[in-house]
Amino acid sequence: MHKSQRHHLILDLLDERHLITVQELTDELSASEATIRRDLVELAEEHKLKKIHGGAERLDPHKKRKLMHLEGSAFLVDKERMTREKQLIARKAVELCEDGESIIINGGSSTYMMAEYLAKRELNILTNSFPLALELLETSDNRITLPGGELYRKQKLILSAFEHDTIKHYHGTKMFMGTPGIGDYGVMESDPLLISAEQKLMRQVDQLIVLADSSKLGKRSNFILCPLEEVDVLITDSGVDEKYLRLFAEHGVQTIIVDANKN
Amino acid sequence: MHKSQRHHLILDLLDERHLITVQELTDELSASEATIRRDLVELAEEHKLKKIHGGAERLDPHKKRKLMHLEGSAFLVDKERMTREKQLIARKAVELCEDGESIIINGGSSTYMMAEYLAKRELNILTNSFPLALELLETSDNRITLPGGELYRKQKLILSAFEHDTIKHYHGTKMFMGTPGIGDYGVMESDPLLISAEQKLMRQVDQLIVLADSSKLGKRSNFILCPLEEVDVLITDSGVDEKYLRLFAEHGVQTIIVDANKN
DNA sequence: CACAATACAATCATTATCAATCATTATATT
DNA sequence: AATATAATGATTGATAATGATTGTATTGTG
Repeated sequence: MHKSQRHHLILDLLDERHLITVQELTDELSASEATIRRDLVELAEEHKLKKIHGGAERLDPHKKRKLMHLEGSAFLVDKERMTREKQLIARKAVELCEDGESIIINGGSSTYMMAEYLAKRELNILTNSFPLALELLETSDNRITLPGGELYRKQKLILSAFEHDTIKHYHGTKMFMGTPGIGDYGVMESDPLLISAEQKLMRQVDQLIVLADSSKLGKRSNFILCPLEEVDVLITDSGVDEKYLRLFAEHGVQTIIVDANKN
Repeated sequence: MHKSQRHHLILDLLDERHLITVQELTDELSASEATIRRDLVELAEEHKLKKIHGGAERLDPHKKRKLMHLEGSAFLVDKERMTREKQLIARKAVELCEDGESIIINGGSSTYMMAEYLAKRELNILTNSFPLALELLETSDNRITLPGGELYRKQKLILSAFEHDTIKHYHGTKMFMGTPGIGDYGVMESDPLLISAEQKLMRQVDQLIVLADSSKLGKRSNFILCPLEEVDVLITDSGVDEKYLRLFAEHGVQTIIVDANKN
């Protein structure tokens, strides 16, 4: 059996049991302890699992109490928009982060889904999304920072015309952003209120990472947030069209594709 | 059984029973007392439960009830502290406000109870209390402003060393504040972290209104927040002692007394 | 208050697991 | 085929987890 096969199998097994011992894995994969341990170290480095004494456990929360503030509450994040693709994209986004890193996450359904995978992580997170902050406060140990400003009911975002202090003192390595559409015209935004807020945040990070499932590619919305050149990384799913891959490459955007079939 | 499994199981059991003995746990998990105790110590250090003599209890004990629809969320407010007096005081505080007015409300159980009476009002409210903001967001149409800063898990407050922008641009007619104690020494505060935050907020309003049920009068805590002279209005209940009425009058504090019988 | 019962923290011996090393085998490159 | 590179498995000393023991607190009861 090959390394990548083992890795996939380990993750598959973990998907069911949320905890697995080295013993079980040596039996299941008929590999030596040493090999299993090496596998676990590698997978942990990729943030695919958490290594614990005796084995490994999943990163997402033990209770499958999926994102409490989605359903029932006033925090209507449209459940239909919570597709499998978005989930994989969100997971990949979180996997890009190292513990201890400082990141910025802006509002939106794509980025909200990152919460689940941030549960057992330890990052410094600045977000203007009230629901995300709430979720992270309750399910994780991440350090959470909020910008100052007014709380907008519709988008459940904290926005401000003059707020700078908290943001200006914040420096992040990565900013994660969802978008209603992305194409040769750049990254779109539906609400003009958000544009200056997002631009303010973008200035505080080294890397801009956009989360956009393939249905967003080529889609237009009302306003242009920024040109493609400002995007460093785009995470999308395997439904992406060749022509967009070329487009992104031409504009210096690194594209990461998640595939529902592969892990 | 492995450590992390035990930990999860202990927490799960606690979720149901809100109290569990070491004995029960040794049976349930078939581990030695020593191991169970070590587990409890670790979980207590992670603030996942409270260690008590003989076992452990939940951090958010059952005696705490939800306000509004926050079932299951961590934002449970101790029911014992929700006395009838506090409720009347909170109601009176809200009655002092005119629609359209801008006010500041700081964190604490007294001020949190104002939410109920703010539901049908239309005010501009700045608060550093995350639970209050959540409550108001979901139940009212008030305009809510948050200061920027870090979200502290313990107090569920937004605090910041350097944040000024949002606060400096805010002007309120009234600030409502709870306190652990008030007397001739002034207004007390239990946590030094809160002092500079509260002082920053106090500078932005015309009137400082303190909510303190009669049990708080003469009570001391760890730190002095400000002298009595800075308080404009004090709302308390009919249990107040004559001597405090004189004291407050001498220091220019207008005292409002709510009476459980007369309402 | 004293007493017994229970729970406790501290210590130690035992066992399980780990990281590091090295020798061996498989795979890739020339 | 020869060589380099990567992956694997076995070994070992170090580290972590566990259970038993002991003397000390804490609690409840007469």
